[in-house]
Amino acid sequence: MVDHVLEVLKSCSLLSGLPEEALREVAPLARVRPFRANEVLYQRGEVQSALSVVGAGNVRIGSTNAEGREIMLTLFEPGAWFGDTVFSPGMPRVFGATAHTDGELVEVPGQDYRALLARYPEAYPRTLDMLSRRLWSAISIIEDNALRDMPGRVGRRLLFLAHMHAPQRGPGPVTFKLTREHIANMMGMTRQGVHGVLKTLEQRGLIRFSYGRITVPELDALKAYLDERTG
Amino acid sequence: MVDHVLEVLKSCSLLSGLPEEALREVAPLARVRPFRANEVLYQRGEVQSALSVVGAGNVRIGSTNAEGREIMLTLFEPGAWFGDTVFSPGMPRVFGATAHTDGELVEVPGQDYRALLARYPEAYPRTLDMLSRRLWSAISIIEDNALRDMPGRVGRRLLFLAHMHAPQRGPGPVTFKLTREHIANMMGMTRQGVHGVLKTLEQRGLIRFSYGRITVPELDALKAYLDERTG
DNA sequence: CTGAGACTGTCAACGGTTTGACAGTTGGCG
DNA sequence: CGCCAACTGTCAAACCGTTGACAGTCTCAG
Repeated sequence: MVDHVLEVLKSCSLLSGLPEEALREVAPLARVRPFRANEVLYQRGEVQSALSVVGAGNVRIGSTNAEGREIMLTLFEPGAWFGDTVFSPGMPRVFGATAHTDGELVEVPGQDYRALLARYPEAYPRTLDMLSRRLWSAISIIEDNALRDMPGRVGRRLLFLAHMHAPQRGPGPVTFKLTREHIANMMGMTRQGVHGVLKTLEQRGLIRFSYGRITVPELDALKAYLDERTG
Repeated sequence: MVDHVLEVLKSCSLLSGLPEEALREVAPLARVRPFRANEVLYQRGEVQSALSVVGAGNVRIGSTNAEGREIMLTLFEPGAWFGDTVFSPGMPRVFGATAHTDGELVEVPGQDYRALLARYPEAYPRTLDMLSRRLWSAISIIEDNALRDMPGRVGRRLLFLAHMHAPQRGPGPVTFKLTREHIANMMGMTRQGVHGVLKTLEQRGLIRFSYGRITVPELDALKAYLDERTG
């Protein structure tokens, strides 16, 4: 069991600055939490602080407003980490997490993780780097929203997701599970609007899609198209 | 001179986790850089890594796409820090910085700052907290863009700016310099669109505006209005 | 293998924003 | 004190995405 936890922790880029012995120290403190598709994992506003690492399956990060309209920020793959309150203990969660497929989460209590970092300060630079890059991703999304039209925005987001899902660097098609409605929620558009955009992208051979699935046949082709329209 | 630099560094929330002796160590390594309104401070793509602290005046953070359309992310006040590459050395700058008014910048070379942190590891948690909060701000903007309509978005951003400019906690009007066009660039809208939104907000007494200036008479009133329309 | 639920394609009407254009206003600089 | 450049107010037309509605398709659990 602890071995399994250790494997998951090792796969997480946030923790890769820590030596293996350090991970062995926290592994026993972590909790494994299996989940089923569409199960609510965390709700916005909760105050407990924990570092969550996706061990298997996909997790949607997002929130819902009072009118029931939902926004999805991103979709996490195994190895991804989240928990916006790990570094700011005491703050309520800004976003909720929902299971997108069946899978499992490994949770390290926030204070244990912070204590571990304090014991292995050489891991801090890597941690700052990871956080900084995540900030950069968020800002890129803001930029896209302001500068690009809808096909551009949708294309960029699909490219981003495809990169995450790509098993390896290198060419070849990438497929992932995502409904039109989820894409719409991710972009702040409607299902119908998304449909139109996907249709044009498909006509150019940049993507293919079927029931609940999207395929990007060639990441570079999509990237080239996006770079071309708006330098 | 060094004393002046020290004062600026002390005013920066990112550095407040460091003891004063630490700041005294870096102060001599920092560079003071005065600037005039609309001067370009950094361009997107530059690779040098530095931590910049605003010593006086305002700085616009943003970028421009090939078509010349600009996006402004935020406006920084004295005491604010930026430099997206400090924590990820070697990465090119994702955003440019432009002087919004006359003022001055204090620049600490990235490697000196990182070396300092390594010497005072007790400052790391605070640093992570600051970065984490900035990530949270960015994500809030993404959320607003997806969930709120245009008056909601503009209102939220004005509220955010007003908070930054507010001299103290507590009531009272807050005024800051910002043209319709800058707001438009910040929201990805047009000057004309912004105009309409501001007019409605003004009719409700939530803001006042004149040539190149916006005033929020009462932050709480604006906040209440925004909370009411979309929980 | 079959039925129910989830997902999808499509359409017309509607509405809000942008586009483009122009005149009016303000503030700073010489 | 007066001019110029920057900023602003406003309008109509065009455009694009949403709204709302409904029938068709797919998938998976039983």
